[in-house]
Amino acid sequence: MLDIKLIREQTELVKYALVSRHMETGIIDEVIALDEKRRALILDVESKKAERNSVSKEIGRMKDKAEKEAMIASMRALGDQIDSLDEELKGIESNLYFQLATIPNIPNPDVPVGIDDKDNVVIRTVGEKKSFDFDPKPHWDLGPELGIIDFEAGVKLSGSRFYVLEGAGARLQRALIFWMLDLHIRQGYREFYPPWMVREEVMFASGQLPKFEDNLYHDAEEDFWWVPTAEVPLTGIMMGEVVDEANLPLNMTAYTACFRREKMSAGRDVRGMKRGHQFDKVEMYKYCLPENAEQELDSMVADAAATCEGLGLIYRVLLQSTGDLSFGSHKTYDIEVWAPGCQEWLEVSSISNIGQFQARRANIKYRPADGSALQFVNTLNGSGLGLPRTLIAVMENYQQADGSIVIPEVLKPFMGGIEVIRK
RNA sequence: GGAGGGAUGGCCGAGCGGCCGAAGGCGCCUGUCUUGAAAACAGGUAUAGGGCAACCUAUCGUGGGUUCGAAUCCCACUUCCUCCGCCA
Repeated sequence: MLDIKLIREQTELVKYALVSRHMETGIIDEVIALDEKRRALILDVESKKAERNSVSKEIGRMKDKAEKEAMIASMRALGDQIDSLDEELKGIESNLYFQLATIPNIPNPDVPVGIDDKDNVVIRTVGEKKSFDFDPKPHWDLGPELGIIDFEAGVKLSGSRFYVLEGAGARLQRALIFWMLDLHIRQGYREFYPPWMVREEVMFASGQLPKFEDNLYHDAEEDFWWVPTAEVPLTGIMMGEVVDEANLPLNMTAYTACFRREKMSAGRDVRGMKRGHQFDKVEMYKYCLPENAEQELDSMVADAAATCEGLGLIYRVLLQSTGDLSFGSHKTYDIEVWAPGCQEWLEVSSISNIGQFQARRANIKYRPADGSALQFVNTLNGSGLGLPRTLIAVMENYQQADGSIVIPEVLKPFMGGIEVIRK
């Protein structure tokens, strides 16, 4: 959520941000008009309240019965006016709030202006694509042949975009989760195990609602929302809190399943396990001072990159263009790993500096060490990494001519002696 | 699922429908004293919104209601605790 004062005082900047995201700017004018109306009403209703308060105090001290009755009557009338003004004000404020909640974050000036993900800029590519003396298979062939992925069973159980991992495949995914969490702990993150279902206000705080309801699963009976990413509970965990500056940055990591309806991506990536309705992810999250956010972003990118490197995967880092930048993001890097079987770069991590956008929605502040006024913290989040795609990359990169898969060195301690997955 | 009891500032904890943004204590900050510290003493110490400002408004778990006026009375909800039942 943007600061209404920013919109008021730097209108052109905010409008330009929307233009760079290919959005209409009319909402900005609407919001400003609402804000003006709101402030005029506040002026009016608050002066009436001040009068009522002071007269009410007098009434308490009055002796003369008749005079008292007259005062009470006139205050009753004033109270009615206040009620109707208050109601009008409330309507305007909730309208204003709702409009503000649908305005996306302002991109960092570094962010390249573009139409979509094709305009993302490759910052660097690390590693050489492995050469194979045979045709590397895609995971949707490899997995079933080895008996470690069962796509039919997924469909039988739950429909399309579901799959079952079994045997060494299930174990390999678990090994990845264990190893990644351990790595992030060594990188200075604190591990969390949050709920996977949250209240509506938590979804709102992280920016998933009200705009992206279509992509979320919701239990109507209990009014729970299933998390589409651990970013949601990790934002919610600090909702309404004030942190001492000395305790920043707060670095968190969490493993959760993620649930997404993928309505907006209908028909995309239907083959294999690139895009399921349920997938596992290890997430990294930071709360930090505004002045450190850029540097924390770089360090989180390095932490995610180290995850790829530890697994021996070829990866590239991209800077998202304004056309691809998510709703709440100020600046986002993607990390993609090369999958030789399906012959594509797979996005395994998206690392974003959200600025104060989420903190404002979630009301998360810090108390500056010098005792000055409370400020909103900045938040950052990044995958470290998304599991199915990392699993795909490992399978496809470590496959051998006979269809077996070698276990990457760092995962061996978690595989119970398995060094190669064979039929 | 049933019964009962709570929710007040950074923390603990008072609070009669008006003099309560809220006693008192702790903590923290500033000052006096001290070579320095501690102690003692004095003062200060919530958040947000509006206003150029003086200042005003709102907030005592959340949302409604009663009233000229609500931390205080009424209703609903959330949440915590205790007990009973059920259960992985």
